[in-house]
Amino acid sequence: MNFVNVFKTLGDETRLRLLNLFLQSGKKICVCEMVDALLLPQYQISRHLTMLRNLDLVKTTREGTWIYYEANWKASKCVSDLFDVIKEHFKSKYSKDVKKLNDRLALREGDYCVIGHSIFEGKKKKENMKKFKNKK
Amino acid sequence: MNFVNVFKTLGDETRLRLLNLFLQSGKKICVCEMVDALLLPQYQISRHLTMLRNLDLVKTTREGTWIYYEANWKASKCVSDLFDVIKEHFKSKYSKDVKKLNDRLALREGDYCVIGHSIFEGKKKKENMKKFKNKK
DNA sequence: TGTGTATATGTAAATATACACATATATTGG
DNA sequence: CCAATATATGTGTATATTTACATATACACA
Repeated sequence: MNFVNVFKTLGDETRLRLLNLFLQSGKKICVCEMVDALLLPQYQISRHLTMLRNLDLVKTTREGTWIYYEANWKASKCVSDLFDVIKEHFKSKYSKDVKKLNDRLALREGDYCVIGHSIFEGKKKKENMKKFKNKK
Repeated sequence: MNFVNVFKTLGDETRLRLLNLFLQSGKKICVCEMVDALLLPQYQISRHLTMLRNLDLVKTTREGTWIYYEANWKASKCVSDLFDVIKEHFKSKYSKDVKKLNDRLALREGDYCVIGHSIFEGKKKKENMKKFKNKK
């Protein structure tokens, strides 16, 4: 495992914000939930997640069409040490992201995501997105 | 202090090797000594050091013409936590650099550097450089 | 099998970063 | 002030990274 690449990969605000979501929430989060938490386009979130996954910093679980990401604490000793530092230091820094994530997670059913991201308009999604947007 | 920039700056092998010299040796090291430890051109070492200093990751002391660099452990809590992780993880990784540094530090007089880097040829330097190169 | 939708990716343009060369700045000693 | 030399920097070029748009892929469900 190449530490230089780990730093290079973490040297980007979007990727740090994503990682921070995983570290602060401790949960598995799907892509559409990240889109609404960070307010960035889906393809951007997806690209940055791919980079994090290529370095084994995050791992994924598929549930139907949804893919859940989470921090990979077992990657290695030094990575988990790094995670500790980042988690501690960003406790307050990106709190808005975490707040938006929590609003979004509140729309889950049985701890699973049931709506997509904001660029599509479905049936059940429509009303759920309305609830979400009211929370600003 | 911007953590993103810290990671971005550490995401470069030369800068990590430089920082590693400071962390492993715990000493103040001057530019010409780093040139001979990493075997990189002086202008490159200097540029990378400037970046580290701009982020307050290292601090300097001038002694005549020589400028000594060292890790700035007091920059902030999270930076020193980071330093701990890096120091631990690189204990063996860049050991050749540290070995070359130690060979070079052995040429000091009274714990001060007395010769420059390899691209100049001075008086006392000439014989010292010969000793150094014999150690390969 | 076809439609809807969550996620991923090819690619070109925009932007940032690293390198090499030359040269500048700063300090010491004569 | 001048010469020597340790360190820093201006600048053009090469290289890598990020972004945006469009489109592809994968899965669910009818």
